[in-house]
Amino acid sequence: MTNKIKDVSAKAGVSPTTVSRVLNNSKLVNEKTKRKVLQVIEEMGYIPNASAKNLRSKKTMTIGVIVTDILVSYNADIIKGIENMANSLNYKIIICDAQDQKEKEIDYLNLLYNRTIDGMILVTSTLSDQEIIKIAEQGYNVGVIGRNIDHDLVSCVYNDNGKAVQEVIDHLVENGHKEIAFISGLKDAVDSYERLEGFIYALKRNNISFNPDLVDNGDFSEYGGYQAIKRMIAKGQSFTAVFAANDEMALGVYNAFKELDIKIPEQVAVIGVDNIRVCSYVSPRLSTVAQPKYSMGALMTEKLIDQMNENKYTSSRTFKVSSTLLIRESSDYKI
Amino acid sequence: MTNKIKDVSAKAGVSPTTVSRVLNNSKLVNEKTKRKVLQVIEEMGYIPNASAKNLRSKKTMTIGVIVTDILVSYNADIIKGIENMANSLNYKIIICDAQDQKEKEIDYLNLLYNRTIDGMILVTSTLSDQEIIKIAEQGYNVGVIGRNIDHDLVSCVYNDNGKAVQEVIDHLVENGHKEIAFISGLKDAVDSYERLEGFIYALKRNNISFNPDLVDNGDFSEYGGYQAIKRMIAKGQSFTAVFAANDEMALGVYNAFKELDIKIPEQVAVIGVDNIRVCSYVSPRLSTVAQPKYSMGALMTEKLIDQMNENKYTSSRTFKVSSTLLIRESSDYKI
DNA sequence: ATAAAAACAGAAATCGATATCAAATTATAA
DNA sequence: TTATAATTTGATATCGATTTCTGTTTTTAT
Repeated sequence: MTNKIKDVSAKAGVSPTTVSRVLNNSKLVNEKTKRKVLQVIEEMGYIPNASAKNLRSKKTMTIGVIVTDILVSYNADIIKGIENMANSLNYKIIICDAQDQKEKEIDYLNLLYNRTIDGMILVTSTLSDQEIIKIAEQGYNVGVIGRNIDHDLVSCVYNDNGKAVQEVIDHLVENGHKEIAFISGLKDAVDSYERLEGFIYALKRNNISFNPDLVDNGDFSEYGGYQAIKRMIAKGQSFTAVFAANDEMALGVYNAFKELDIKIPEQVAVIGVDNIRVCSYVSPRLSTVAQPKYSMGALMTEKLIDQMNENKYTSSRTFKVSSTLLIRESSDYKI
Repeated sequence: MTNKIKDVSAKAGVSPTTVSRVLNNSKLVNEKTKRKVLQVIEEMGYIPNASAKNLRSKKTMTIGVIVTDILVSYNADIIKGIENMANSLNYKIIICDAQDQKEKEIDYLNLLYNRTIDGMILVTSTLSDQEIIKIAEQGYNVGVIGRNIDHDLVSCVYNDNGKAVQEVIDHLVENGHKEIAFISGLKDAVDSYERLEGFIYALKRNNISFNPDLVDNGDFSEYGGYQAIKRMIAKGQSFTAVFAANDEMALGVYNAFKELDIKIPEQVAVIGVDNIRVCSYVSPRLSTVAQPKYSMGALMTEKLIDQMNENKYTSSRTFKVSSTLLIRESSDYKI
């Protein structure tokens, strides 16, 4: 039988209340009493039961994190940032791998409703803005990474996609490219849309007219990127650079060009987004847009916990972080 | 104010006990009553409070997972296996990133002691066998992945390192290699030791005498592997194949050879362990030993949960899984 | 028709902590 | 030396479910 607070209080000759106070660093207890109690706690090896504490205090010091897939390196980096920040603030995290199923994602939200967790972080969620807002409006603490939802109750940490795309296009144009293909991700992903918009805008800024035939969809997968290139070539489109909305697709692009015996970067430049590990190991090394994933996770966590504890007054709950263009061999060539 | 079980029972005209029975699928409730209660629950959108349930039932349906580093792909794969299996058995997982600090690892064990979790899975833990056994003997449920601890109370899922190493050496010998260098991981890691032992044994089986100068330590990191090769070459050792105890070090080996302008696999064969993603993207593609990481995580989880619920009688609690040698370009060459 | 067994339902205790409120003690001020 | 304030302590209610134990009703067997 493990010790309970009563056992401690009995042995220390004080009330459970006092023991509780000592445990929680209340200043409403005399220094001498405190020492005595601490000594007894030490002696008995007493450890307070978390469930009892959670029930009474209506907090679990736990936050949930829903990701589409733990293995996607973008998610893993973010999770690491979340975990480390949470840990440093004495929080724990429950990981929910939605396995790309919206249904599972919705299932996991139950952790919020049944008070297993104090708040939930959604990483590139498949839920709609409206769905997320509804959760927040019911009084639950939600944060979203990778998207900007315009609502007072939803904390967001997202990327300045526009600026990143701008940089990419400027860089390509600077290297002499005028026909730039764009491989977007899933049609309905917010990121895809934003990047496409940014793409069009960036072209305009460089006085290049937008050609819709140079845009295709690669659903964020390696094979999807491969297929997209194949389709464009089949349609007879010509281009000297490819900007893929993520690195996975860019790798698929590599495969396609290898098959077609088209040289990167001499004949075509390729740039991806995410800076996954493989980028630096493929040949030629892949230029990419790096997002501060770890920091995004950490920042989101910090802000969400602030929000949960209403610690600080924050006028805004959305935070835009910026990306960095990493120019590597795959695009570092003037045509 | 959210609804409590009392609210439901009042509205349904039954006792809280009955509602609880319905919630927990007890057969001690009449079909008609059950339907009525379910309807009220539905109407009120009642969701039982997890903390209360945990406290009373002395279970949290949560297991903890301590890893040295979430980002290491070996760990990430295992975590995915754990999460998915846990989820399918209605368990949740709390992820603990020990950031390679033993101190943190010990800290996280508190989740076990304060009953935040029902069991803990240690992935390549830095704790000693004795330390782990002690935890188990105190009545806590612990499982270990990547190591075999000989104790009734500790569940283990580990790799048949000996067999894997054997296969690697056989493969190399078959390709004409006689001077094989071995780069081990951290000196005190169990895996390293086992692999080294297996290495020596495998050489003997192939009638090759063991040369201690062809063994060096690379501490599992890319740069460590690089340094190890540099040291061997500096010492004037000659060899035609390198077996690194993990892929990271093998990548370092690649760097060293590139620098020295030594061709893989023509002049030297290289084989790693882990099958990280990069293996298939480097040039030449890296041969490696693949462990069924996802399955190991899933298996461990299944067994640990069995153990926690004393569901099944299991004569043994240790499970040895076997690896597969993936022969790729880096070693697929007869000298 | 009656005894025994099975099925169903609820009252009250309980899990183990914290919160609330009231009281006792000590310190300070007038 | 009181009156008052500040400090310290504890009794008790409470968080919200499940468990235990008891009682009632229904079914089955004889």
